[in-house]
Amino acid sequence: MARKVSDSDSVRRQNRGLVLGALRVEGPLSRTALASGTGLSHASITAITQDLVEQGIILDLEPGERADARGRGRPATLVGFNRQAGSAALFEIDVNRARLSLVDYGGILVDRLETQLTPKSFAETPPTHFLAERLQQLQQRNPEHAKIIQRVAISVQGILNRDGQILKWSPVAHIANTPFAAELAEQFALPVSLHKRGRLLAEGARWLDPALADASVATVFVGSTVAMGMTFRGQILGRSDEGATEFGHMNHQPNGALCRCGMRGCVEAYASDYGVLRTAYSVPETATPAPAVPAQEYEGLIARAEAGERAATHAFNLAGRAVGFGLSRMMAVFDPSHILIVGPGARAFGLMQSEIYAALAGSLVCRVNGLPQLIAYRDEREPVFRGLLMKTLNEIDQTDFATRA
Amino acid sequence: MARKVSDSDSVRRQNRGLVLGALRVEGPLSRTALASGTGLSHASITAITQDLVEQGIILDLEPGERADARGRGRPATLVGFNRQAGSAALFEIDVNRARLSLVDYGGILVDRLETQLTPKSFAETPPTHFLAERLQQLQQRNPEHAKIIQRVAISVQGILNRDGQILKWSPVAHIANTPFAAELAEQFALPVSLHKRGRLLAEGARWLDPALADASVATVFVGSTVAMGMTFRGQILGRSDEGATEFGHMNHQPNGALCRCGMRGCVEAYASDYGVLRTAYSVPETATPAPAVPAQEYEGLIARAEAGERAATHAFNLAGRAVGFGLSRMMAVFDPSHILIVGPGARAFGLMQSEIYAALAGSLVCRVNGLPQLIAYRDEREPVFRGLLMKTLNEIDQTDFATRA
DNA sequence: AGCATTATTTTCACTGCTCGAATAAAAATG
DNA sequence: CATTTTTATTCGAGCAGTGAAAATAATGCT
Repeated sequence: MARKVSDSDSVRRQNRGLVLGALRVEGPLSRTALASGTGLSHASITAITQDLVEQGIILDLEPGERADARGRGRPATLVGFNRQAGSAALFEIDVNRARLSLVDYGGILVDRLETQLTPKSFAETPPTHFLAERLQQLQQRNPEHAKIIQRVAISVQGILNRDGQILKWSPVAHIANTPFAAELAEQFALPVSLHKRGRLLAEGARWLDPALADASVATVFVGSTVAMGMTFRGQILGRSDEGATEFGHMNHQPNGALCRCGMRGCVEAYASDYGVLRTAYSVPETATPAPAVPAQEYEGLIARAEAGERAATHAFNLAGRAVGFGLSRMMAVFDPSHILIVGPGARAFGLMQSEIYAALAGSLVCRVNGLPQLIAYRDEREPVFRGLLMKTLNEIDQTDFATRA
Repeated sequence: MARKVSDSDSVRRQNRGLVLGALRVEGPLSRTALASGTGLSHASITAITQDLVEQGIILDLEPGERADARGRGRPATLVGFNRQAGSAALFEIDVNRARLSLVDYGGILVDRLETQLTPKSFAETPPTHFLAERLQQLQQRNPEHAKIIQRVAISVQGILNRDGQILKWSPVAHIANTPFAAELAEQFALPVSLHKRGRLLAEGARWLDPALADASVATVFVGSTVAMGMTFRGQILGRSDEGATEFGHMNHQPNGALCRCGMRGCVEAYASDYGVLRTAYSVPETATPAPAVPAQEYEGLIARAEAGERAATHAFNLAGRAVGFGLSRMMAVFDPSHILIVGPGARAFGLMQSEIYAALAGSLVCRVNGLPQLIAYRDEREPVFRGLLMKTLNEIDQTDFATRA
């Protein structure tokens, strides 16, 4: 029930947040547009933007910088983010690569560092070291930005502990149970936050497709893992960590196929790339999963299935069945209006779709509410980055800059 | 994204809500206690309570009415709800009975009407008629309260449509797809809201056990149906309808036992009273479920299982397995710190528990985060009523009375 | 009985916020 | 060059909340 007292300070914070939020969503706007967009009066917009400009958070765009669709009347002066107001360091840690991006407050990519990872990477270099080293390198290459970094945000895969600061389990080797977030935070004296990849996907999808901005969406990643994030009427569920799920490790078949996580019968064990491959090649379900599947091998299998080869189509059928029942079960708890399938598996959507629909059709929620809209969407990298970016900038907006002092 | 502009009005609303909320949770309080409880200054509390007293929403308790733990200093004057400030009509509609309660703004039960239901009840009398008739009767018996009824709230089972105004499916016969909420609202010119029983259970549990007030809790009802409601760190998920789930109709076994809902393999088909009975008597899984199971028959089966009879223990094992896998799957999407088992099935918890724990142990989330705390709790009637009561009064507090004008 | 002590409330002066209306500013139009 | 149109700022009013001081109402001590 932790509702807080409201006073004139919180009023200003709220309304400043509204203004920054509008700019974040719409891009540069005139003060009039801000007034109608936020619902605030012109007088308030004047006061608030004046404050924000004085504090160097936003600035008036020069007439040259705006697309001139002029007509009668005094021309509008657009305000936009001051790109030098701050910046953020964004890590994306995957099973086989790590990426660090430096972005400015306007959301523009300033610099980027990319590293291949192997299962031994974090055994040889402890995660904290690894990340600190790269962050330092980036800071040295961009000394002027280094001073204004306000946040470090890290996209990870796996299960976080309750306070969201430690990975308790992860498919990335040797990274779980190390307090790298806290250590980085101390070393650089910056707030460091961890975000589940699945959740960022959901956030990113929202930003990439405006039609999804206010809908309840489940975004399912199918590839080397299976993961899911959810948004609820445009809001990411829960404040911090919720909205991320362990969909990939939801049980599909009691005592079923062996999963990378060590459990049996997870959705992932059937629907991820290694699961599909294992089925296609009639490797026993209990065989240890391949550590990594080359992209072309997975692509090849898709091609064979599309050509009608039995073993391959069967493997994708099983995968679709696992995803379908997983979704059907998820929908007993939370039913979104849209389901997005992203990642390499989205290519194979055609091969899985009949089994997915069949499983969904067998659930009461779907029979009553109708099937949700299923959309396959390529390329999951950009949504993750974009989700991480927008989530972090929005956090800066609302936490650091909406507060006046 | 529908964040609203904040102004001095919303500040007052928020803080009035805080005051009313504190009184709702703690009971009558002194102004000093209100100040420390809400975090508002004494000056503001004085202003706000003065307003509320003038509007007849709260009143000063006479010195006699308070437990005197006196010491030095000016004695505190407690303020409490003015019971005449409003009232609410609460319907609980179950498969075999309907109950209508009239409560005053202080949460005190004023009058109650109870009716047995049969599968034909709503075929003979349309739901709107049925409810309107009883509400009228109650109004006639309590003319002075009738004038101040502010809300009608109805506890139902089944699936609601998106705007939460119509049951799209329900185990209660002939009630689905009738717009009784809207019709009642029009006929009595009052707001009428529908609430899923499972969700009210979760809300009620929160009020009944203060330890659960701020925890994330899943409340599972096991009895003639299987249902679940959730709270998230004390907040019911989502604003309106979410937080209620179709847990009972989550698929457990593809193409499995026939459920009352017409689907196959739902958790309910194994774990509800009829499911257990069907298994115990070796009736084929595909046999049509019994329409109702007498309480003593279910109790008898529990006794036989506790005595060690094979068929009976086997039936409860299957039930536990269905509940366990259901929970394990739910936890991939949402993982609560506590799980409450309530309803008649809570009696049989001992018989199901080993299978439940076994299923949970096989899930990644539980292996990593540890098993959630499972608590069996008798008597589900009071939590539902209490949940409906508190939910509705809280709604009146925050919607009708927090707004000043 | 009378006065100091203590705890609870109220009063008051002050600051900050939003708002509507009026005013100023900057361009196009005829 | 005056008029029209659109954008932005200024100003006074109204309402919140706050801290400090004052008022209130009981107990305890001499």
